[in-house]
Formats: sequence, structure tokens, C-alpha cells
Amino acid sequence: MAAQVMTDEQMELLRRQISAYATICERLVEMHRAVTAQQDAFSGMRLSGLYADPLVAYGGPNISARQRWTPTHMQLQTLESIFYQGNGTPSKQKIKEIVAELSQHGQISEANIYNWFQNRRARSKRKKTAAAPSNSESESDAKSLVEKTGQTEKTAAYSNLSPSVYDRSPASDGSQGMYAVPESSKLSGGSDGMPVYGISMSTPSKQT
Amino acid sequence: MAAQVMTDEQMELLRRQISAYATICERLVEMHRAVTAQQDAFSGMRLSGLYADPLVAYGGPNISARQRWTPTHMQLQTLESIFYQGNGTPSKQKIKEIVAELSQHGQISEANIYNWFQNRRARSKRKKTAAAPSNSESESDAKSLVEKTGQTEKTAAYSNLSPSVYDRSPASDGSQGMYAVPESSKLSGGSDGMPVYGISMSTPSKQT
DNA sequence: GTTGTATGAATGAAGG
DNA sequence: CCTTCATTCATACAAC
Repeated sequence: MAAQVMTDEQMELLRRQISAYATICERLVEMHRAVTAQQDAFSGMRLSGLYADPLVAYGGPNISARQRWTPTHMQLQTLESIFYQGNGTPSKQKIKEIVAELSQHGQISEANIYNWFQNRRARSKRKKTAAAPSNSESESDAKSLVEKTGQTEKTAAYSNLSPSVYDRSPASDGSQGMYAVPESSKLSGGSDGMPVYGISMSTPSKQT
Repeated sequence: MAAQVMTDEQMELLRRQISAYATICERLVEMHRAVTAQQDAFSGMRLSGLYADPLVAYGGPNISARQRWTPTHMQLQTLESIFYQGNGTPSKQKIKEIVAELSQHGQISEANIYNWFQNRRARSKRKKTAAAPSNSESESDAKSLVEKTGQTEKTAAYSNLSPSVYDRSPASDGSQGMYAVPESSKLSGGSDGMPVYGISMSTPSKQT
């Protein structure tokens, strides 16, 4: 195939994307460090003040209420946090607590929570199923970005964490074999996977 | 403007960089969530999702736009045939077969098939419903039907994004190369089941 | 390049 | 829990 042409606009866009990711990663690393550093002391999230509300403030044009429940960002975060605690099984009691907590941020019901957890887990499981099974094909560079490190204890996630589109090949016919992007980079998609505590951001193949 | 030319190699590299970032971000998000989840558990299940991570809240509109699958003609034909056969219920086993078959003609995944059938059926049903409006029920009212108060916030995908991130000028950082990417991102390698993502280089078209 | 439309994908909810 | 439905979002592509 001949060289492709990109317009300045496209290149600009690419640059911005990369820059954005770079920045995000930067901040993430900082946050993570800060958080882990204070894990023992639990002195609260001092960091939260820095980038709390202003950023998440949604100047959304007020739309009329919708039928089905839509978790707010805050609610979603909380839910995911709980989900990650490993308590995959939301007990009745627990749900009530959660509802009590989340109702501060918007309408919510126990059924919502229940459904959410159910769907959440189902989705996670499905992703794993989609993992490459007996794929011993001649995959030259088949190294994974982050090897599953010392994961805590929860679901023994496999090695695949592809968000949704897991299939990909070297752009065979070039028609649509493009790339996709993880949802979690956006905001909600939260892909489930393994805890991965000690992934090294600087070493490609192994973690320190 | 004079369009610049990139070789395939360069483009590939770019994609990999972005892909790497996407993956890293994803992992970091997971880590952060996991850690914070631990914290919450530590503090006796307070679940205060009071703070919001910028990254989680980061709802970049077109940064990290995912690419959606587009069936080829042959794939579409096959799918339609199967659909027409009456297999309104695509079993998992069937899906695998279909995937095996259709992958000959282009990229495809089980999820694609699954979605396709779901959408297909929904669409058919909807058309029938629309075609048979036996009951005259002018449900065209757009009044607020529920009292779901403030939680109306929708995806907010197009509203908030860290200014500091997005507005960051692409080349203003003075990086030498256009794509100044930290070493950490070099650990890309995402292959195998990796997200494999890419960017939509199309202009940020906003949905209507 | 803008707007409209078709449709792939995401997800809350219900059924079994 | 697992499967299925319904609704909505977002994007590829067409029409202008």
C-alpha cells in the first residue's frame, strides 16, 4: 500500500490524543502513588480537593428525566469501588447501605443496585470468555502489556482485559480492521480485570 | 495546506503509542479503583464517592474514539440469511460457527454477531410495531413523566473534560518530536488480546 | 463542511 | 446466576 496521507488537521488530532493520554497517565500515576502512600494512615483523600467537582461538573443541558436509572458519575464510582472490593456478592444489607449512601447523589433504588451488580459481574465474566483460548497461532509479538502481577485475591482474571472488541488482526483487507479504545479511558466503561497492584509503568515486560 | 505524508510505519507507530496510553490509562484506573476500594473498606465501608477522579470523569469526546465494526457485504449477506432462516435465537454455539465462517471475509468477533442479531431483531420488531398502530395513543407527549430529580445527568460524554488535559497544546510542550512519549508507553506491545486501539481520525462529528 | 440517517455498541432492567 | 429485551448513545456514511 502506498503511503497514506494525513492532513494537518488529522495530525493535530493525533497529537492531542497522545498529549491527553500522556497527561492522564501522569496524573494517574501521581494519584496512585499518593493514595497508596496513605493507605495505612488513611488520612483521607487530600488529593480529591484538587480535582474534585470542577472537572466533573457537567454543564449538561438539562434534559428531561429518563425512564431508566442512569448512575451519576459519583454513584458509578462508588459502585465500582465496592465492586472492586471483592464483595462480588451484594447482600441485602449491603445494598441498603449503598442505597443510603448513593441516594445523596441522586435517585436510586435497591433494585438499581442489585441490577447493577448483576450486570456488572455478567459483563466481566463475558469478557473473560472472549479471551483468546487456544490461540497458539504464529503470533510473533504476543506479549501483553502488563502481566498479571501479584493480584490480590479476587477473580483470577485471565490475561485478557480487552474492553469490548477483542479481535484484531493485522488489518487484512484494511476495510475496517481498525482499532478501538478502552472505555475506561472515557469515564464509565470500567473494564473489569485484575487488580494489578504492582504494575510497573516503566518496564515493558516485567514489573519491579 | 500541504498535506503531510506519513508512511504506514509511522502511522502504525502512532497508533501503538496511543494504544499504549489507552491501555496504561485503563490499567491505572483499575489500580486506582482497587486501591481506593481497599481504602473504603478500611474505613469501615464508608463508600463516600465524594471525590471524583479527573480521569474517570474525563469524558473526552473524541479522544479515544472507538472504532466500530462495519460488516462487509458478504458478511452481511450471510448474517441476513441466517437471520432469515428463523434462527431468531442465535445460540452461543451458533455464534462461534458464524464467526468462524465470517472471519474469512473480514474482521469480526462474537460480540459483533451477538450485537448484530440483537439489533436486528429489535429493529424488526420495532418496524412491525410502527406498522401496526392499531391503538391510537398519542404518546407523543414529552412531559416529565417521572420525578427523578437531579440525577438526570446523562452520559456527559460531551461536556466535561479536563481543560488542562484537552486544551493542552499539542506541540506547545516543546517536545522535540511531535510525539513525545514517555518511556513508559513503550511497553506497548499490546497484541494478543490487548485492547488494540486506535483513534478515529475522522473529525469530531457530534451526534445529533 | 454541515446535517440527517442507519446501525453497531453499551447498559439498565426483566425473565427464567 | 444467565439470557434476553428495550432504550439510548455514538459513529460511519450519505445527502445536501
